[in-house]
Amino acid sequence: MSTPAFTRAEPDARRQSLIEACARVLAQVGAAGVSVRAIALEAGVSPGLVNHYFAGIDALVAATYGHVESQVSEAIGAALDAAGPRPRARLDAYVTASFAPPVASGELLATWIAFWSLARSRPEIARQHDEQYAQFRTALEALLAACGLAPAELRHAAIAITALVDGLWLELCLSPHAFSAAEACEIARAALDRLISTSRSTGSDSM
Amino acid sequence: MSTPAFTRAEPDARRQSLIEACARVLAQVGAAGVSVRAIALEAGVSPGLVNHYFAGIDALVAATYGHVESQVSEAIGAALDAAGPRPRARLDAYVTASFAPPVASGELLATWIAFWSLARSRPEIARQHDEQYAQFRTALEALLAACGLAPAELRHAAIAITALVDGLWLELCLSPHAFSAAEACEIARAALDRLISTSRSTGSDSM
DNA sequence: TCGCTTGTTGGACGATCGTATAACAAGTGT
DNA sequence: ACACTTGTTATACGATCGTCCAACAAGCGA
Repeated sequence: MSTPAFTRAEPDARRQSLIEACARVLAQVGAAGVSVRAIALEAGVSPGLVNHYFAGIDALVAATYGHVESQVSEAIGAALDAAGPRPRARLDAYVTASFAPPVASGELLATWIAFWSLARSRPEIARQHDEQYAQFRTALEALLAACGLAPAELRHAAIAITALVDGLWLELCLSPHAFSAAEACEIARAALDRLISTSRSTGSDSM
Repeated sequence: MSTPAFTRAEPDARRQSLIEACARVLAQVGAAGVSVRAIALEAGVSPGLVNHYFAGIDALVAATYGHVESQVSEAIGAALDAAGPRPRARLDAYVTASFAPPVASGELLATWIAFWSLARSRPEIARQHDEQYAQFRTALEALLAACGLAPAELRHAAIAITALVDGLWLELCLSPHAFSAAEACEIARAALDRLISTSRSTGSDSM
């Protein structure tokens, strides 16, 4: 009886470990294979503990999405900070970070897909997606404004760039053989050059 | 005993009806709620019949994806034909058709998400996705070549435009409140204008 | 040192899953 | 009119699901 049968953890730490275990399970077996027992096994705890911390499996997946999304935001934010103050350099950093680990990875895509699955049938989760997406787009609009875009063009440009990067990210994670991360970077950068240039074809603003 | 207990169907017709029932179930309950029994109930047949025509639920979902994908190709192909011979008009038709029913719809997204879920864990299904995607991109490259793009730029331009349209399509289906289909059209058209213009800023090649 | 709180365990429960299979009947050729 | 083929049904089976709950023990205050 020298080794304890289990160890008590801080509620927040335990929640966090369950969330991370859920992310690992999602990455390994996908959205279809995720279950309370698999998550508990991955976290090294009893199955009953999952229901003690989360109302249900859906709530845990939603919390996992929130955690993964904040991880992505953090990684991109760090890349932006490392890029310095120049707006165009920060925009490039956003693109580069989007196509490199940990943002671009099949494991992350699994979590995203599972969340999209839930969002289609659960209005509350759909709202969580909408809010996080709108928040990210607002930040991108601020960055584009710093790049010199006209206020009237900000909204559409942010939507277009978000869609482009997300589309490249999705396909890159889903089938890595179609094109490489370096190619995705190059494609996105070239497209950005054309998308954020002012309508009057002056091409001497950023470099 | 005047009404028959069941009616015998042509094997191909029965397969087709099961595929369509699977698509409806996917649209209604999502990837998580799809099951042999739900599909059989939707198709009005016995549960055992599903396994009589398909090796398993995964095979049926894969077949459903193939069917839905061909429906999308057909819808876009029809839009291209209706647009006439001018390459730029055909490109615009591709964009317009991508953001209108039946291509842009939450039900279709449900099928896509279910298929992505499977593709992450089943290599054979991942290969099916790769092939269909590569095929579509090749067709787009041909259209871009007709628009006057240099051969060296075709590959990257096709990847960029596919990613842009897919990203807009995904977000439009996932959260219709963020922006409208008309806005998606406008954004994609404006981006296309900038993406397919030749590097030397001559704007008089196609119109 | 002892008792209390509560995080944690581990199994029970009913529901539902995918699959397999025997019985049935519809349609066809003879 | 009859037998045969086979599409179709209905059910049974084992596995696994999410949920629940009573018992246990780890850590803390008295």
